[in-house]
Amino acid sequence: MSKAERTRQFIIEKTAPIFNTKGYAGTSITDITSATGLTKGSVYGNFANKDEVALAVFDYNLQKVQRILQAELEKQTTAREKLLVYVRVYDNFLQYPFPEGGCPILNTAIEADDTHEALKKKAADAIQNWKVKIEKVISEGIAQKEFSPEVNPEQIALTIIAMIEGAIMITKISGKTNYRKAIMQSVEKLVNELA
Amino acid sequence: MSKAERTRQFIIEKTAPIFNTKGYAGTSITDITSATGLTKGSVYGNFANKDEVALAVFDYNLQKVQRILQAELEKQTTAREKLLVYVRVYDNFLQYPFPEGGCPILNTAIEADDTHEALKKKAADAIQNWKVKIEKVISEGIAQKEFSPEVNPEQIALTIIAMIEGAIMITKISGKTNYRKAIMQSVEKLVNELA
DNA sequence: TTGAAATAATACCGATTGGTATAATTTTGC
DNA sequence: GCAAAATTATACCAATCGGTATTATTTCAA
Repeated sequence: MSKAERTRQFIIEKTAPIFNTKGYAGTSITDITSATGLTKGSVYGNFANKDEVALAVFDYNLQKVQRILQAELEKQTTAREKLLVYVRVYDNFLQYPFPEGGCPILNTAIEADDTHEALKKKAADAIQNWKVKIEKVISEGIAQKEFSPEVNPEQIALTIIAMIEGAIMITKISGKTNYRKAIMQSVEKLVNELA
Repeated sequence: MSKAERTRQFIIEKTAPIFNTKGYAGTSITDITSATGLTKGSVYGNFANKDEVALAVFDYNLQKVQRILQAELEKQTTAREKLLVYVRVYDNFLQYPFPEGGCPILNTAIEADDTHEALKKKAADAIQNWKVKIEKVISEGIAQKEFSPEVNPEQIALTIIAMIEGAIMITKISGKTNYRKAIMQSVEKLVNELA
């Protein structure tokens, strides 16, 4: 790994929490130089512009989330257990190294939706990929006769994502973790009713 | 209503969609002057600073949402019908004059959470008030024996809000209205299972 | 109609913004 | 160890930022 590659990754990791907390518009190049100790020349030597930093940071934050979920999903065999991973992981949100600043998909989707086409597309792709992943689990559950054939995989996948993202927002803005717990119990009940 | 009051309201109404679309950090005083045709002297003559405009605009956007929901809620008598108002209104989202830019509570909660204490508090209060409102409907439903006494009003209220806000986010970022329809069907099912 | 008060426009401010050209320093490969 | 290449630091840029002081215009009340 060249010096430039090491520096680029260093910049990404140091600014990931800042972009996820302050948003794209709220994060300046000065924030980046402050967080890294580098100068603008170094930042622009490794990235074409601020946009490129932001896009790389989104990917980094997203992969962080996906790694946490994947690590837990791999430990389960049945479709039901896999879906309950989401309940358990988000129920015990603080016990996992989730990116500081909340869910990067949610944050980026809200901010970028009307203002930043490239970030919007990344967030949209992330939601789509997540939906497809959960759909696949549900379809396997139906095939294995764990779930009723009347279950609509797309509807359930979207509903689970909506509840999780809604729970993250509600808990973060209110500061009440029992709110997330209450909503994750509803997700659990939804999953258990798929049989 | 004095000239100043008329101008203040004019500024609020003209900038409400901009703040709700671009966010606080992404909206500049120049955006405000462009949208209104007024100059900074006029803006600062009617508001102490940008913050004050943003707070007034949040209130305006929130009231707009609340007016839509209240108008529909008033037409219903049973608790179940009231809860289904949320399903119907958000299912037919585009048929109501919701603020441009999406849900102001969701947008503000995500942006302001780590960066703007006053806006965060307004969003938190809005979520809390919404939760209490739905809880009250559910409690009345239990009292009238429409709903099972085993129903937990707080949990259901939070779940409905999470699903609605999640549906708004998912639909807006993906551009697929059938996603919102699918999630609203899940909300409907949840409400129907309270009996 | 007029003058005072209210309101808006103009000109300006210091600070910060995203970014670049050039110089200085560090890294790399032989 | 050295020179070239790579990388970072420095100095600087125009534009925009949020905001203010002063002037000009409009509104209002007598």
